[in-house]
Amino acid sequence: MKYNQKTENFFADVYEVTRLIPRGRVTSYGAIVNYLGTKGGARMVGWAMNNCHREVPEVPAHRVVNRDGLLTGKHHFGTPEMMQQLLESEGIKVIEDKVQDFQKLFWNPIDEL
DNA sequence: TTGCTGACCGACG
DNA sequence: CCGTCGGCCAGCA
Repeated sequence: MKYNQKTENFFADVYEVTRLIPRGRVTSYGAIVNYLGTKGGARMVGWAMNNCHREVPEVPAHRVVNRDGLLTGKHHFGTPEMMQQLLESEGIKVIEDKVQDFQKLFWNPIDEL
C-alpha cells in the first residue's frame, strides 16, 4: 500500500507522537491533531490508528482516547475488552469505557514537546 | 464526480 | 442532556 507523501508524513507524525506517550498516561485525538497543526483533520488520526496495527514497533493506540476520555476505539482491537485491559495493566482506572482522572493522566504533546 | 462513512471536535437549539 | 450540522480529509461503491 502506498500513500501520498502528505499522508505518509501525517501517519509518521501520529505514530511518533503516540509512541512518545509515557506509560500510565493518555492523550486525545484532538490533542494530536492540534499538535500537528490540525493538518489532515481530527478524523484522520482515528483513521491512522485503524492502520496502526500493522505498524512496527507496536503503536500504543490504547493510550489514545477521545476528548472525553472515552474508549471510543476499543472495538477496533482484537476484543472490546483488550483496550481497557491494557490501560488497567498500566495503572489507569477505567470504568464504563471511561478513563478515570482523565484530566490528571492527560498527556498533552503541545505542552510536553 | 457524487455521496456516504469514519477510533473527532465544536457550536447551536 | 440530546440530536443535528458543519468542517476536516481519505477510502470506497
